[in-house]
Amino acid sequence: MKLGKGFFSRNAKEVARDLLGEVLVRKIGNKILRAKIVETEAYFGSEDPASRAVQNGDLRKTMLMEPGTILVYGVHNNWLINFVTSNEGKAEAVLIRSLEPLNFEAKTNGPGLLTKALRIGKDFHKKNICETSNLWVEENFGFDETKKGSLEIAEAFRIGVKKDLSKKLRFYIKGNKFVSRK
DNA sequence: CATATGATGGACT
DNA sequence: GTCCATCATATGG
Repeated sequence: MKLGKGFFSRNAKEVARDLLGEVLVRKIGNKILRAKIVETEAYFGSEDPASRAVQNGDLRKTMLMEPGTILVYGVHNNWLINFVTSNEGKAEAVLIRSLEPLNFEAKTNGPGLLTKALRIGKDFHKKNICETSNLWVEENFGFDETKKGSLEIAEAFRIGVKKDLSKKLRFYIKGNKFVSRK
């Protein structure tokens, strides 16, 4: 079962944490690639100096769109995939940083690597994860806090950002070997 | 059009 | 840990 918009229409920090353990599914032709989300980061709007929503471009506009909107943005020759969260009009998003491949082999332990492995590019930009037929998040834990409790989740400061907030906005599954670490 | 910047990755010490 | 290739994006002229 796919995760719906209700899942994404919450605070980015909550969504980032709850996305851990869920399964990202990518359909390419007749192949289905499934990968577990093991590392995420939350980004906010004007109050977040690391977020690109502090600038007044297309990225900010996209972050203001409805929950579940896919935001693909390029940096240093890589595509990074985000899901817009919270309600329409509030600039929040969750960056997918790392995946654990479940039925295929590929390097997915980094935000730029996983988009290459899943062949995610700008063509997904501004589409909605709840409505696309070749990319979605499969419910594994969903809103079930009890099941979610079986996961060991670690919090940390975000990676690679120039000016981070003094909050821990990076979440990953403790001990998972596919987590990118530096 | 010109230029600055960076939410990276890989090679190397 | 350091260095750097490389390009999407924002902004200024």
